[in-house]
Amino acid sequence: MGKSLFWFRRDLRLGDNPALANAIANGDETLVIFHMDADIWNRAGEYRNAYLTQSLKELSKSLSGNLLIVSGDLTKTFQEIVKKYNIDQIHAAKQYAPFGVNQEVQLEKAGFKIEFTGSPYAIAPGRVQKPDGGNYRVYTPFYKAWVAHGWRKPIAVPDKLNLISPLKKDQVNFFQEVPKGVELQTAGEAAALARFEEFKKNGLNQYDEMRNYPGVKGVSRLSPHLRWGEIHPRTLLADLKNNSAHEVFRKEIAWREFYADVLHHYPHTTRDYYSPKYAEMRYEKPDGKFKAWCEGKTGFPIVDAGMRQLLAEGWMHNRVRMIVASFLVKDLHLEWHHGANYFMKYLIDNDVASNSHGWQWTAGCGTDASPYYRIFNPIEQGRKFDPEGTYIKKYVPELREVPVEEIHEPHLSNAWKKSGYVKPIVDHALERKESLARLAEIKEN
DNA sequence: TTTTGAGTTGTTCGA
DNA sequence: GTCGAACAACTCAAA
Repeated sequence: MGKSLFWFRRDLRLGDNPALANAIANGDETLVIFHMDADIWNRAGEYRNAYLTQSLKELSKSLSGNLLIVSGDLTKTFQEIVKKYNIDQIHAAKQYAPFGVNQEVQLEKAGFKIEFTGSPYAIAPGRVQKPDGGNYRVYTPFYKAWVAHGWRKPIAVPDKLNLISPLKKDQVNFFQEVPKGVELQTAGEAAALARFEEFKKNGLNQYDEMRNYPGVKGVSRLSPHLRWGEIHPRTLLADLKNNSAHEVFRKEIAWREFYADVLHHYPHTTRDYYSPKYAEMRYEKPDGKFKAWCEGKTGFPIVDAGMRQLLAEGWMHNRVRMIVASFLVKDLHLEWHHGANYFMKYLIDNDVASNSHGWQWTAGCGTDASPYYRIFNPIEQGRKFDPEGTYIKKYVPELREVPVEEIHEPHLSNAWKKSGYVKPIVDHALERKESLARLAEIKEN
């Protein structure tokens, strides 16, 4: 047996963690580590780092303080740790986004034999295949094949951990305080499980209807927990039934898996256009309007509410993500990656596969290319999905005195002047036509 | 190999 | 106010 090392990556939990269970079962004692990539830490936003700080703190607590956080060159660090603690075997879960894959390649090149078990997905990317062995590029057939493939049941937390207590002097401390005025949701496995319980009681059964209304508690908000692996999608799937509300939630989980699968097959699409011809389109350069978008000062209430929610919480409701993304690409004519980068900086659920491909979908250059005419009207979307203006008023306080009937077009309201709210920075009807015209240009080729 | 049907989330216009 | 049709052409999956 000997001593095992468990490498925590995007699986910051003890429950339903087969790789951890293997490490524990196959070692007399186990050293548990997390490797912090200093480059990423320095590049990443404060929101994300603050969330990760708390998640690691929670994880360490559940490991009785025995989590060893290391940093520095990955292979060198592994070499030192293995030698110092007399490690006989290394266990971890696989990753599939480019960064994680690269880590695995690096360690393999350096001669490490790592026992990989599982992944952050119910079904590992690459496993769901067409009958001819190819990969799916359309969601619905992927979903059917994904369901047909099936996944295993969750497993329990190991009984006895038998952890090695790391030396204090080996610990590297990374700490990021939550930025002032920002309220992040609670990180950690316990919070994830509690949130899922709450969602099952209050939300899941109405998910198909309510998930579109950002002003009500209609969604699970599990995305940050999934992103860091504080809960595994299998744990969620195991509790879903076969009714339409649960089915819609299952489909959302499948979207996460679909995009991971697509990125696995086309790793360059983290930054590059999935449909290359869209790179040829005429775009604007980020300017004052981009800044207004970032700050939530576009004069379109639902857009501004969304962007301000992002700044206030490091999270944005999915319906609103689509609206603000459509606005950036179709109304401001900016390339999708400007928005995607900004999202990555502020979102605590900043998953590269879901983010890049979510943006590409909105921009029309992604998988399942949206019809060219699908351009969100930010005013109509507001009316439809925030009819009472609840969401808008929460994040755009200037508009709290504006009557509901006028809140989606406040510049037409008598209450507008007093409100101090900005005028729309563009004319949506015009920009819609402009967007269609630019699209027509690349069609001609 | 060829053919056929379908493709997350929308908007506008005119009856 | 409500409703259905039109809005392109193309790519993908599967028969």
